[in-house]
Amino acid sequence: MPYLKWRLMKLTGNELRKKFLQFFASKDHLILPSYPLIPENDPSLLLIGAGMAPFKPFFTGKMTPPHPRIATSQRCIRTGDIENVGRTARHHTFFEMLGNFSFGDYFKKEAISWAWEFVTKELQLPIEKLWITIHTEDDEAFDIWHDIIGLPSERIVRLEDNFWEIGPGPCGPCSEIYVDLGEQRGCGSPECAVGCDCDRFLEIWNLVFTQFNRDEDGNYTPLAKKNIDTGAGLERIASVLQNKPSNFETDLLYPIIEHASALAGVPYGQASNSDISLKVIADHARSMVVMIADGVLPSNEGRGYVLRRVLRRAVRHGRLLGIEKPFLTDIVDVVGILFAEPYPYITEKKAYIKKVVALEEQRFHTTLAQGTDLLAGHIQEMKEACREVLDGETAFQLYDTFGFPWELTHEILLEHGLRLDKQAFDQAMQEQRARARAGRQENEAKTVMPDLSGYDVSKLRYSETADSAHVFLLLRDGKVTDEIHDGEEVAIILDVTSFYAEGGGQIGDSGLITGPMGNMQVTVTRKLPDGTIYHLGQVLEGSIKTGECVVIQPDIEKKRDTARNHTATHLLQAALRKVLGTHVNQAGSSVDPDRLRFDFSHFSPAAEDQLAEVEQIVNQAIWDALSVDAIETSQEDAREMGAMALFGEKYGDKVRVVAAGDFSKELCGGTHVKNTAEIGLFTILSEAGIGAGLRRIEAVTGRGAYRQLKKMSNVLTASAAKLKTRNEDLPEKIDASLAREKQLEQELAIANNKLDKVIVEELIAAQQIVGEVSIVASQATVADMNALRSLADKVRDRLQCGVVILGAVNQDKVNFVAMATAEALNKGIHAGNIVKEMARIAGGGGGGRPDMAQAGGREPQKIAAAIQAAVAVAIRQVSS
RNA sequence: GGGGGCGUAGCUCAGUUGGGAGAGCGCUUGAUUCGCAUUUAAGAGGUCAGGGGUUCGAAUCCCCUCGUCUCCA
Repeated sequence: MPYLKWRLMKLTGNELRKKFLQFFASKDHLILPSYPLIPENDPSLLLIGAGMAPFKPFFTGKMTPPHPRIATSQRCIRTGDIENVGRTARHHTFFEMLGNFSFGDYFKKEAISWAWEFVTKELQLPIEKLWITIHTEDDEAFDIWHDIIGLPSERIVRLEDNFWEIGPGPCGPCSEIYVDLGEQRGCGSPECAVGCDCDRFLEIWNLVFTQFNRDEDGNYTPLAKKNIDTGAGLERIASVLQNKPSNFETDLLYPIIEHASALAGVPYGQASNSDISLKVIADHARSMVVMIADGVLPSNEGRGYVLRRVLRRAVRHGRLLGIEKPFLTDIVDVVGILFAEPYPYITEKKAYIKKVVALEEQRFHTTLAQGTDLLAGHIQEMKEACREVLDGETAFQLYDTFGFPWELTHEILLEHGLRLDKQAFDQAMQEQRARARAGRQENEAKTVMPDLSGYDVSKLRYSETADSAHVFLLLRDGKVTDEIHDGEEVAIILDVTSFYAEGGGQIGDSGLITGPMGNMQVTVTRKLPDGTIYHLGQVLEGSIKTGECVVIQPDIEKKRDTARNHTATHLLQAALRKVLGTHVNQAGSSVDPDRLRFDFSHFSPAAEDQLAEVEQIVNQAIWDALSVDAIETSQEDAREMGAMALFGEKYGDKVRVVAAGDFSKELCGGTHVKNTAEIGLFTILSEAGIGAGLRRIEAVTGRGAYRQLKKMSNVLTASAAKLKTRNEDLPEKIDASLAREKQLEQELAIANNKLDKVIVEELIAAQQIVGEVSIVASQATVADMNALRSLADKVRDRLQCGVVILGAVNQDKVNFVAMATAEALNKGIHAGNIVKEMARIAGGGGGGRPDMAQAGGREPQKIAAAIQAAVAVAIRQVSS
């Protein structure tokens, strides 16, 4: 039954997305694919959370956009309101944001007109149901809505909140379009109006007019180039068009609910609690699938933790619905079908996604089982102690340390008629948050990046073959200067440079820049988000001035070693995929002159023979002397060639494909050798796990590999020399040596045993009897504490009722042991007190049980006195 | 980035102001049996994650590193 009594044009989510992009394409917008969720070049962001996020450098002017008008449907993750998901009609952790953007091009008039045209003409939403909000002081926007669009002023609401800013930077007022979904969706309050928190007025479109720059002191200055940033939630608009009470009933999500509902045997619409769970599963399923497809793996930190939390919440809500066994992998299939059109790469990666999901779901079940056991223990204790409330600290420990959801703790307690101290639990949680925040503030060290706004950097370039250049800009302490002098730490920007900048996991070049009046040592080469390369280092001699012609000399040996390692990294990835499987995906890499490091997704340690095979394949590719070529081409052609890209699609009209023969093809901007033969040799140093489903391989090439092998062969030769054998006979020699060692040990044990028997006889013979207790006390000559103890053991076993007290000098120290038979204990003997007295005399300490105690001291010369005193103590014990 | 837990035999784990490294399963050998399962006896298997410190003495206490689980950001 339709929810609204309007005539609507029915559009599927996919049709809506397409219609939006087509509409803005007709308004001269460049249509770009959604960026991957993992932000490139923006470490301040965990995940893309808004349509404009990938365009930040365009908005700030740090980078020039490929076209002044762009439109996208951007996939986004937000978990700030995760608790609301499923409880409202519109909260999601995953959603798609439709957006049209202007970078210093069109402004309010066009943005408003086109939004209105799209909503009313293309989507044919009824005008009488639409409401507009603007910022209180934005008369310009009011005039456009009122005079040009022709809306009556009572439908244009001024709101103080309609201002968009996040700290210092570009900001400005915004204007929103709301749909009135009717009173039945409202809160019923007489004050209910646009801006109310309830579900009656649904915001479907937000236009941000970035027209100011906010500085550190809070001053607002108008921007020379004004921007437009639009955010229109795909799911929300779909819910209106499809006449559904919430986003969850749209075709973008409902199939997942249907599936989960069938799986659990719980119909949708039956009860609000089970509906919430079904909605949570639907939402979280989309999040986890897209995150994994974009290269996120479950982990205990960062974006991996976001994924883990979402996935585990889905499992938990499955359990609430009564699904006890793993079910998420099946859900992946459903999500895959839903996303087949907009995100075909998800279909390609489906097997991989399912594997990741299955492993994590399994892991969570283990965590739950562990927590259940622990809680059962606590409940047992509580019942025995007749307590009814589980203290918050324990509940928090279950949650914090063992990852057991507190809601489950609560439920299980209820089943036993017990309660949870939720207040104390929340308090502990607050403290944990405060600790984390406090720890965070300490390291907000910002890296100083040169600010080049106002300079035309479009002609600066990188050229591998450049050997001289002109100084474009000099910076000292982040400030532009004309001249730099010896000893100063500076940044230098050249019109052309052959220094490769740090990026794509490859370390930047270092080297020398020499001018007519001085020179500088470049230690680090980096680049700005717009690609401008800058060199950091110290002036060694004289001075360098802006505009001077300088000779540029990167360290060539270092450059070549780095190139060897980088090309080898590509070969390694190709080899790993051959040996371990195509689920191997790059998860990060680091290349410098000394070694290469490659992180990749894989679910178990690579076996030794697999590593050997990988090493062999890489070396074969080196011996095959494959030519390495870099080809600039389009995104589509690169895909067709089968080039490996990091995650999902990337924007860019031109990409660089680095190919080593037919063996490896990868998108890469780094430096490489011309022919794989230059790499010389490749050796894996180590393979290790660096997190759930993530492995790391470290390897060396060329000179590094030679050094490594030489080092190992030296170790081998030295070892063989020590054992007086040849290298190749070393294993047999060691086996023989170990066998002989074992045999000697056994023989020694037998001999000692025999010797002990004699000593035991002598000691027994010398026993003195006090009352009915035999006292055996003597100095002994033994190798160590263990031998002394074992000797005492044998003496005690020969006594019916007695105590044995032994002392032995061991290097510069003295050891004591005292043992008593069970009968002797009854007569008052206490070994612990005996050794304490001995230790006191010998300058040490000791203790133990009444039947066995040991002690030691630093004064071996007092051994005789100590034993004498011990006997005295034993006699007193027997007599008292 | 900040907290907490864990790391002991091939596996699952126990180990008490710091005082003798253990259990179950698995493994090897013998006995039982026509043979197997079973039962039973014996045995092998440990740098107590690694390093440093305190102590006469550290699996145990303290510090650092690594691995792993978990919460917060």
